[in-house]
This record gives sequence, structure tokens and C-alpha cells, in this order.
Amino acid sequence: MATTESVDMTASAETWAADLQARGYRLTAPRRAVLQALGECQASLTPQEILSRARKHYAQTGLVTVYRTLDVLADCGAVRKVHQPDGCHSYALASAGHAHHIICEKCHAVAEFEGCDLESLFKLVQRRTGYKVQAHWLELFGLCPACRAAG
Amino acid sequence: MATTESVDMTASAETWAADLQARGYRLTAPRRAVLQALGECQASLTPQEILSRARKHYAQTGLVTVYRTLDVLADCGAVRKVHQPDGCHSYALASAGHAHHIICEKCHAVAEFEGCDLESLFKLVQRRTGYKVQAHWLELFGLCPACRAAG
DNA sequence: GTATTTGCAAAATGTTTGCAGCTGC
DNA sequence: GCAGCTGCAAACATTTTGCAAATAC
Repeated sequence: MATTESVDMTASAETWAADLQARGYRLTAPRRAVLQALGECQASLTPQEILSRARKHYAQTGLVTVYRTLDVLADCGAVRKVHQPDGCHSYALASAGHAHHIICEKCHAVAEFEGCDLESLFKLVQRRTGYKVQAHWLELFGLCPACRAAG
Repeated sequence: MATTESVDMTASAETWAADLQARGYRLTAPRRAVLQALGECQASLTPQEILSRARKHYAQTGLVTVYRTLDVLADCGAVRKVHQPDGCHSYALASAGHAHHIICEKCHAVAEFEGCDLESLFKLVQRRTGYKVQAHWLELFGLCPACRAAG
């Protein structure tokens, strides 16, 4: 029903909303709606999906604003683009810090994990290829607990 | 000019060409041109870039055919889509087997490496998140030997 | 009060499809 | 010779841009 403001915003959505303001961005109704849409869904969403979910919170939201909001959120590190073999046009709300995704191949739910210890791998690759490793990107695919249970 | 056949095709391009035929696909001039374009370039290429390089080998090549050839090659496992933070619209010729990419952030050269030992990480993630890990995807970013030397 | 943000329409970009003619096998 | 392949043009989907009205602060 959204009585007034950030009512029933998930914790992470609320945190990022504050972050947005701290950076001098204005906290508008559409932006709040996008954050809520992303926050209440544990799967990654395409801009279109974000739009339709955001409209449940703020009906006049436009697709263009979704794109622009995603830009702003990416700038703050609040969203990550989720890359999947069959397409990389979906976004998920990020938690703070360096993290990786594990994505359910069935329902596309996304979970994050940290603490990847890849240092020894980097050393090996560096020795083999001659490249200097500066960044990395790791995504896992599998089945989430719910889909495992379902069958 | 292309005297007759697979003149000056790189080794891997030639291997994949044979593979294509073995699978019942026809080995046509445009397909050969696309394979050559990918084979002689160690960086990942967008469809547009592939087109212009392929035209050096077979001038009438069309963009549509590049897309269709990439589909066919992907079906054979001959190309991999290279995902980068700033876009995932480029392709690179693959070597056989499970492999990962390391991509130069400066010149976009791509090298492959194998032998990622991530089993222990998978176990950890599985325990922490409850997901069953089925596949993974790892890409490293850094500087290739040439760009390192260049400063 | 003002600079930022919005939504619409339109443009730009990237990819796919329909179809008649060409070509590898 | 014939199925598979090609190139063109056109359709389609997705993302970006221009601009006047709306709104957060």
C-alpha cells in the first residue's frame, strides 16, 4: 500500500537509497520504485522486468528512467550486471564489497558469495601466459535450494 | 585471390573448418573467411569487426552471414562469447576442451588457460549458500605481455 | 527558486527473419 | 540436382538522445 515513503523497502534497497542521496543524487519516486523492485527479488532482472515490477510501487515509471536509474546505481556500485551464457541483459542488486554470483539455472535466482581465494591460480596463470592479472570475474551456475528440493 | 582452398589459414581455423564439415555443415567461402578472420587475430572481435576482417579474405561477405556463421561455430564449440564488464558482444576462437580467458584490458587480446582448480571453492560455496554448483565461468583481466612492455 | 530528473517521442544501434538466387557436395 | 547457404532489404528488439514539463531539495 506504500503509506508514505520507504515503507516495506528491503534492507539493502534502503541502504542504497541512502547512499544515493549521500552522493548528491536525488531520491525520487521512480528511483525508489526501481530499488524496491530489485530489492524484493532475489533473481536478476532485465530492464523490462524491472519496469513492470517498479510500476507496482510507482505506476508512472517509464522504461527510460529505469535505464537511467540503472546507470546511476551502477555508478554507486549498487547494481551488478549479471552475465549468463544465454544473455547478459539483466541486473541484480549488489551487496557491498567484492562479491561473486551464483545463479540458479532453473529459476535464475541469484546469490552472492565472497571470499574467493584465487591468488594461487593467478600466480599460475601469470607464469603460464605472461599476462599480469589485475581483475577477475567469477560466476557459478547451479541449482538453488528451492529448485533442488523441487526436483 | 585465395588460390584454391585453405591457403594460409591458421592451424586452429583449419581444425575447426574440418570439424564443421564433419558435422555436415558446408564449408563455404564466407564461412572460411570468418574462420580466417577469427583465427589470425588473438583478440576478441565483434560481429562488425569480424565482417571487415573477413572481407579481406572474401569480399562479398555479408554481416548477416557473419551472425549465422557465429551461430554455427558456437554450435560446434568453435567460438566462445567473450564477456567483458563494458559489453559482451565479441567472440573469440576457442581451443578444444574446458578453458578460460584472460583478457588484456588495454588491447583486448585474449589468451586461454586451463587447469583451474576450483573444487575446494565450490565445496565452500555449496556449504554456504545451499546451491548445488554445476558449472562455472571465470574470466581474468589484466595486461598482456606486449602492453606490459609498452608501459 | 533552481538544477536535477522525468516521460514521451524519435533516433540510433544491434540482431533476426523472409525470400529469391547461388553453390558446395 | 538439390538441400543448404548467401546477400539483400526489411522487420524487430534494445538502448540512447532531445526536449519541455514536473519535482526534490
